[in-house]
Amino acid sequence: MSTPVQRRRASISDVARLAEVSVGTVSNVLNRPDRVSPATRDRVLGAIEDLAFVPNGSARQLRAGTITTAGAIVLDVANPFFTDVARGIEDRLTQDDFTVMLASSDEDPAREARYLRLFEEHGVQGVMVVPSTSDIEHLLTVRRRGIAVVLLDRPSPVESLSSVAVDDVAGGEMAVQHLLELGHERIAFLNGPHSIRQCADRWTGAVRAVTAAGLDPADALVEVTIPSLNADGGEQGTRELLAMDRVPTATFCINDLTALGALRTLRAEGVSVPHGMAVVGYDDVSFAAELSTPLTSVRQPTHQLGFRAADLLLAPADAPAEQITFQPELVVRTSSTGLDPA
Amino acid sequence: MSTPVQRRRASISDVARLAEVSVGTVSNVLNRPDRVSPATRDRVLGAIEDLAFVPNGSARQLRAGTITTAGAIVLDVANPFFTDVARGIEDRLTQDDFTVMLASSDEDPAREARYLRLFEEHGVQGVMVVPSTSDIEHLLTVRRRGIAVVLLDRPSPVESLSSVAVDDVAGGEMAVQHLLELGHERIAFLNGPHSIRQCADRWTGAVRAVTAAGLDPADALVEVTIPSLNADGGEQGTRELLAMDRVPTATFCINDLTALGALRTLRAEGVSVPHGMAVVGYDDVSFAAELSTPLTSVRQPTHQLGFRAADLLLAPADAPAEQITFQPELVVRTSSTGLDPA
DNA sequence: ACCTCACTGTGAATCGGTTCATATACGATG
DNA sequence: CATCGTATATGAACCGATTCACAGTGAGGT
Repeated sequence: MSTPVQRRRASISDVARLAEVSVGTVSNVLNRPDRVSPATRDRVLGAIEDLAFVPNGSARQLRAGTITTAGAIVLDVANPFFTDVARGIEDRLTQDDFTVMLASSDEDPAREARYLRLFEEHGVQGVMVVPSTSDIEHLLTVRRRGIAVVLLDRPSPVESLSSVAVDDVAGGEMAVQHLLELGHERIAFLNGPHSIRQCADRWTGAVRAVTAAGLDPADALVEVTIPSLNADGGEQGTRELLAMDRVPTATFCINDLTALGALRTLRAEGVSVPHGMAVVGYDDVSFAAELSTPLTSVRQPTHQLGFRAADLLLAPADAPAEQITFQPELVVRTSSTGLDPA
Repeated sequence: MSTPVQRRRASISDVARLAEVSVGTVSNVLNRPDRVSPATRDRVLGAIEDLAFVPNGSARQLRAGTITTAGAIVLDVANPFFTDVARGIEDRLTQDDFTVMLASSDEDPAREARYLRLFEEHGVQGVMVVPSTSDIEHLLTVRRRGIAVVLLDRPSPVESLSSVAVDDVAGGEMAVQHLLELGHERIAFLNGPHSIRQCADRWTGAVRAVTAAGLDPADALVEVTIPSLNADGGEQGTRELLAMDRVPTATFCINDLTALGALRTLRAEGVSVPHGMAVVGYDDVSFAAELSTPLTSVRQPTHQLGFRAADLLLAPADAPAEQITFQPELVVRTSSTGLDPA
């Protein structure tokens, strides 16, 4: 015998009928049990049990107007950086009995818009978004409709929007400065499109470091734009790099996944790291220290990032927007210095 | 000036009033534009624009009864194995214009139940679940209420439930058999609780391999139960292992994250891999090949797993349930053989 | 001039809950 | 014994969309 499937979900009035009470009473049992006499309550609970009744969230929400759910849109759920952030979000929201719907935009503005709309239609309390484009007008529109919006991993350009970010200019600067101090004079930057703010900012930081060292960015920095910010992107970028006339001696990667792809390719091509090519990543993901060549990387407070973002989302609607910026930290390992970190 | 926030979301009747038509007409513009004259349609669209109207999903869904959303509950979103699976799910659902809500249960049945209920209340079309306990009665209950349920990474014990899984007994067996062939006679297994099916099955496979080799499992296999299936769990388990009287010569880890923690700890304690301790992981995550000691691991078709699960979820409600099982594959690297995989 | 039919648009019923003004019963109080 | 307050239960209005039976309009056919 296969499991029988119910014809229709039981509704509150089915429960009321079975328990021989009014629908109002059933609703009271659900939401204010103390106002119902124990005898009636038990009868209603029995009926709920018998019918396997699950309240219809849409109906409840339609009447109540709001739900304890928030949405989060990140660029890529397969990137440990974003899942760590998501983890921070979840940890904070759980404290207030909120739940999170997680989605990834794949750096595609259309997908981002689609999820944003889905969340809005379902009446989420707020959304946390890592924007996939520099244009945030659509987010302001959502904000104006009364939905909390927190920019993730990207400072807000306007005061009215809350944001939680890490200083990416500083991060880019410290990474490149580190490579310059090691004597590199021609540094590649495997970067994503500048429409993604993090990419633009880290580039700015890189240029600043080079300029501060008295070098000409046009000569000392080689930007390679990769199609996707993951290991495959890193592989493609690295191949492009190795085919150049004047191959750089160091590579700064927009994130550790990209660096992973770079390391993989360099090894396949027989280029030693860091002597043939120094590599610096970004994010300091959990496995960065355990790679064949432990990876120098820029660490960001991922969990904090998500946690604080959720904090801001839960703030009262009339609280002023807040822009939080964390500072990154360079973690030096073998992939740049050649020294065993030990 | 801060961004003004609207008092109340515009509703379809606000639009109707402004456009001087009935609510039915507005609804038609939204859902069957061809039945409305161009002039009226434009007037309505103008009003929608002016009011920044976004239809209320709850109301729509309440009336329509169903939505194009599915839920997925995995053990841990921070584990690349599950995010790769999630990726497969998303890729399939996107084809049918479905969206996914992703949540992680943290191996906690209470959290799993909470998300399950949340999804159900919101009327998802179906859910894909990696169960955090061997008891799946609650999932059958959900199924009986007419919601599609697909077991993820775990074969269904009953015919009426669809499932997509990998043969974990075979996976456990091939991993341990590999270690036995290398001459190890005392093998540790850093495992999670047997209430998680994958853990129980891989254990069964391990025992089978040992028995087939003519050894006594009670002596040749040392099971260490770790508190969480991640790097921290691997670290704790490894420390426990190293403190034993007869320290095993090889360790089989329940997943690559755990193996990562094991490798980290072994290095910190000065134990060489594989000569002091051979290590085999499970999942073959993206970075397994790039670790300081490239990790021997059992590969699973992650993306396929998610993709097919989503496939089954989208199957017509009256289609028979289906149980799909994939075969795992051992990927041998340095962490067990000591040989450079080249 | 009359009948059909396609095309548009209307407005009320409906989905399943929550909420609140109102009704009833009953013990306590003066 | 009349009055009051408390505890409990009721049922109708409402949230915002979809849907459908029905009505009005005008072109085309006879």
